[in-house]
This record gives sequence, structure tokens and C-alpha cells, in this order.
Amino acid sequence: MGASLKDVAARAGVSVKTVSNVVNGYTYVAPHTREKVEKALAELEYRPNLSARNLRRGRTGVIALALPELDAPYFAELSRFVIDAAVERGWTVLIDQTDGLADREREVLQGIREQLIDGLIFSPIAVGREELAARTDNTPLVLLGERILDGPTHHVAIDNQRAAREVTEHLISLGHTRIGAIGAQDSPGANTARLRLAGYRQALRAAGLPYDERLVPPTGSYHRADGAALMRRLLDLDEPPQAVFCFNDLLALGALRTALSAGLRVPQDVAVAGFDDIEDGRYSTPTLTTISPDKARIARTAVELLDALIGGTGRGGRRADGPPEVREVEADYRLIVRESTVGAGGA
Amino acid sequence: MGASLKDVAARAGVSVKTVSNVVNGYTYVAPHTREKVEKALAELEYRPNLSARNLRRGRTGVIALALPELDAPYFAELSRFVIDAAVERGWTVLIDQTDGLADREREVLQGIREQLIDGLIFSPIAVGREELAARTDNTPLVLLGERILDGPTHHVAIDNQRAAREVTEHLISLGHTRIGAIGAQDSPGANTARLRLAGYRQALRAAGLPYDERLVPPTGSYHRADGAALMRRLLDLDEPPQAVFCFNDLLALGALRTALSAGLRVPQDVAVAGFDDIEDGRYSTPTLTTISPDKARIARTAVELLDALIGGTGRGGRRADGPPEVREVEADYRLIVRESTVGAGGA
DNA sequence: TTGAAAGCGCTAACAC
DNA sequence: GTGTTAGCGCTTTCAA
Repeated sequence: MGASLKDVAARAGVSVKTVSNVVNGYTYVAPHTREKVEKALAELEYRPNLSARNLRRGRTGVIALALPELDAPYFAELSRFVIDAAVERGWTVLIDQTDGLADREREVLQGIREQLIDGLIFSPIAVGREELAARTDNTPLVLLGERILDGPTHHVAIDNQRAAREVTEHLISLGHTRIGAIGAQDSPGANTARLRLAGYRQALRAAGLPYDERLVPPTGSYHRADGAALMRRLLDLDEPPQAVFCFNDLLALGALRTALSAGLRVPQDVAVAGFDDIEDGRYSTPTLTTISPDKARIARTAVELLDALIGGTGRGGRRADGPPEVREVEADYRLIVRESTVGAGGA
Repeated sequence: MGASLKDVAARAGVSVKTVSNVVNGYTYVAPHTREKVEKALAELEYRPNLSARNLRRGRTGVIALALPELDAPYFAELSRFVIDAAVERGWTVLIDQTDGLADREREVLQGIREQLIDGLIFSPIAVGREELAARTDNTPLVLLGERILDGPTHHVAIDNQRAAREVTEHLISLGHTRIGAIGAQDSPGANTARLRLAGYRQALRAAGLPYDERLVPPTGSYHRADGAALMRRLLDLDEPPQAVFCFNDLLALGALRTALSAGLRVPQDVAVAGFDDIEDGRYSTPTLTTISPDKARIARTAVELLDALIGGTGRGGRRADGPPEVREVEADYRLIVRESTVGAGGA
């Protein structure tokens, strides 16, 4: 173990407190003393022991980011922004990967890492309203990417239903009347799926189009493989859809692959739209029409909210104002129309 | 702040030590006592304070994973495996995003989070041999994805040069004689780039093909946009290449996009190969020929190595055997031939 | 089998 | 300006 404050104090011939003062940048240290201390600090290569500091301060400067899968591009992109925002405010981020498993998510809520983390940013998949309400751990929590409930939990999300409606309306405006959807889910927690499906149905209804269950095959997960498999099913129907709205870009990229390798032209033979605006969709051929949530904004807002809840900065400072009133922040999004729905010459 | 051992002890009418024994699952606690204590534990919803435990034990159960960008698919996929492997062994993982910046990487090496983490897995980009050697912090370290040097640093990597040679040989075997490369870098740290370029040149030389600098434009970073821009440059040459080896899949996907939207057929007009085998390349059209490093294996090996270096498990156990002799682990990889070099009918 | 008490390294109230 | 000291919550000898 490295040198402690005591060691440094002994070497510099001063008290522990003085060394602490220097280390923490307090004023009122005589220049001469400061110099001596800094010399000792350097010679001994002093590094503060964070465990001790945390124990004393009652906070760790660490927040946890719990999400389903780090390797799903949407979450990877989001994480990058969350970490950026957190680091900017002096926090260190610890990652918890739940794989969308209900048990793991429950563990996260009950605070496996409690006392190690000062706060938690959590993107739930499987867990629903009841479990959130049943939470006993009182580590500050901000929910991400979902409007789970109107309960007592702070969260930041886009309006999934409205966004889904807009995508569907876009497809309808293109003249399509037979529009499939990939991404419906049965599981109880699946809130995103439910909202996006609701938006899709809403748009159909408004346009006087029928809702055909065969065009909305359910899926267990949201990976490319699922999109590819379900697209195949849709194309095998007697009357395949003219357009397909996928509930995320991964599904859409899988669907795209299936359509293209079946020899279909996209969007001429079948149009495809996604959701999330991951970078892949900006470079696929054709490029992907999608909903683009303001990820940087979502991440920043979540961190700021959490920061306010914890009541200070990761560096140990204290906030004057109390916890914020706002508990539900709605983030912006944009519909981005690209080649997969409006063509472009190529492919 | 929650209940402490002392609170529990008071409530159960026993000493702190006894509660500690129960919490830590020690033997030799009378059943009756244990019962009492467990009751108190439950009633008070006791959660151990990790800062205190860490301070006492001298370890935190936390390791850091430092990498350039969480949103680059290769690193996202790798992270997922590193976290999986770490959690399996009782470690919690904290993420450090360096953006490939030399300064940030240096900070990582000097141990910004020292005393908070028991070990570090680091995927360097900018930093080179000297800086690694100059490291003073002695937190156990395992390097990832690079064979930086034959110095004193443990690492796990694939043979980049050999893999690059194999890809190039594959392109040559297809009859191409004018083969470009995208991904060369000038910066001093850029070891991956150097190794992959060396492999490329080696293959050309072995086949008696000339090395043409115009076919190897340098790049600052490894994103899709860079691949797209450089591909445009290659296509604008008087004699554009018949095939292009991109030093990672992101560059390749960008290059693919440029080629396709220029109306070229891939691989008929120009073949494209990548490196990393990220999932995007398995669903792009055409699918991407690439080098597939065994990421799960790399991650697991790195965690095991680190675990051994630290000398115990994250749960606080102790290892009997000393640190391992092996310092350089070479991971497996495979060349995966897909449509972007050998066609397939589609596109 | 259980208890008392020291001390991990640090911060902060208080004294000088 | 600087020093003394208590104690954060936990583990761990050492005694009982």
C-alpha cells in the first residue's frame, strides 16, 4: 500500500491536517509550509485513498449506469454520452449489464452496489411499475429511455408513442396502405414495445387503415437476427406488406438484410423504417429512415437530474438549492427520412 | 445513511464482531445467535458499507476498463464480454473512456482512480512503449488488443500483422493486383495501424506486387466517415484499386457505402475487406469479409490474468498460487470470407 | 462461541 | 496558520 497522509506529514515535519489542507487545496497554508508538504507529497508519490475519503465524506463519487446490453449500438452510444456528462461533473461511472433480465434488473433496483455508488441511472426493460414502486433502496435513481409510469421515479425519455405515430404516418403519406410492424412484445414489462405499437395503431386508425395482426409478429428481443427472421415471415405472407416499421434500428437492419438478399429493392418493393438513429443506419445501403432521439441531451439531462438529486458534485462539493421539482423530462427527437423509405437512385 | 453493524448489534443484543461473523458467513456462530442477528439484519435492512469494508480490507472489488470509445462497436462488443467475465468472478467494472487521447491515456496509466480500483484493463491507442515503461502507479494492469511492446506489461492480443497479411493474401488469391489499404496512421502510438500495414505490405511483397503509397492514404481515426472519405479518394485515382483492405470494419462499412452509392458493385467492381468482425458487418449488404478475433476469449483471458495478478477474487478471497508467469497471451482469430470479397448473387 | 478494542486513511471540529 | 483528535463502518487480533 502506498504512502498515507501520516507518512507525508512525518516526512514534511508537519501535521496530518496540514498535509490534508494542501492536498485538498485549502487556503491558509503558509507558502513555505506548502512547499515542504508538496515536496514530501511528490517524493512519496502520495495518492489519496479513496475508500478512506469516501468513508469519511459519506459519498463515493461513483454512479452506476445500468442498462441491458452494452453491445447494442443504441445503448453503446447512450453510454458514451452518459459517461462524458458524468465525467464532466466529476463522477466516475460503473456499468451494470442486466441483459434485460428481470432478476438482474430487480437486483439493480434493490441496490447490489449500494454504498459504493452515490446514484443510479437505469434503463429498464423487463421490470415494471410495481417493482419500481416496491424498491426499498433509497439511492437516488433516474430512469432512462422509458416512461415507465407516473410514479415517484424521476426519468427522462422521449414520447415513444408520438414518435412511432410519426414514423407510421410518414409511411402512410408515401401511399402505403399495408404496413407491417416488427417489434411487438408480450412480456409485462415491455413498455417501449407497447408504446411504439400504440403509436403505430393510432396512425393506422387515423388514416382509416385496418389493423392486421398478421403484419405485427411479436419478438422476444431487438437484435438484427430477430428483424431478419421476422421480415422473412412477413415476406412469406400471401399479401406481404409494402412497408415495415421496425421498433428499433437493429431490427430494421436485420429486416433490410432479409429484403435485399431476397432480391427485393428497398424502398421500391418494400420500405423499411427504424427507430433510434444508430450510426449503422446512416451508412447502410440504403440508409435508414428512423426516429432520432437526442441522445446527448438525454444523457446530459439524466446526469444533471441525478447530480441534483444527490445534491452535489462528484468532487464532493455541495449544492445550495434543494432537489429539483421536475421528475419527468421529455427529450426531443426528430424523424429522419432517408433512402430506405424514399429511395435515392442507388441499390 | 443506513444501519451500521453497530446498530444491528445493539438491536440483536450482541457484539459487533458477532454480527460481522454472520454477515461474512463465518462458521462458529451459535444457531440461536445467528437467528437473532439475522432478524435484526433484516429489520434494519442492513447493507454493508463498501467504503469501510474496502478501507479495512485494502481492496475494493472494482476494476476499471479503460478504452477509447464505448460507442465504437468493437469496443462495445468487447466491453460486454469483459463485464460478463468480470461479474462472473465477483468484480464490478468501472469504465474509463479515453477517446484515444494521449493525455487521457496517460492519466489512466498514472492511476487517476487508484485506490478505488484493484486492477485495470486498458486498451491503449495513443500511448506507446515509453509511457508504459514510465508508469509509476502499480495497480495491476493488463493491456488489451495490442501487442504494444515486449516490456513488462501483461497483455492479450491477436497477431495483428499475421491477420492483416492473411486478409491481403485472400484478396490477392482472388486475382486482384491493385489493392488499396485504408487505416494507415502516422502517430507514434499507432501500433495497430503499423502492424496491420506491415502485414499488408508483407503479403504484397510475397506476391511480388508493388507497394503504391497512393493506395494507402493515412487516416486520423477509424470511423465510418473516415472510411467513406478515403474510399472516395481511392476511387478518384486514375487507376483505382480493385480491392481495398480496411484496418477495421467501421472503415470498411464507410468504404462500402461510398462504393455502393457511387454505383459500383461490390465485390465485382471493387472488393472490400475489414477487420474486427463487428455485428454490423454480418448484416450489411453485401456482408463483410473480415478478421474475427475471439473477443469473448480475449475478454475472459484478460480478466483471468488480472484476477491472478491481483491475487484473489473480487469477493475478497485469496489465491494460493502466485502471479502467473505468462505475460503475453496470443488470442485466436479467423478470417471470415463473406460477400464483400467473393460475391453472392445479390446486390 | 462471543466480546472488547485497535486501527485502516481520511476529514473536520476545535484548540492553540 | 497549524496541530490534536475523534470517528466514519468495518475487520480482526486477542481475550474471555
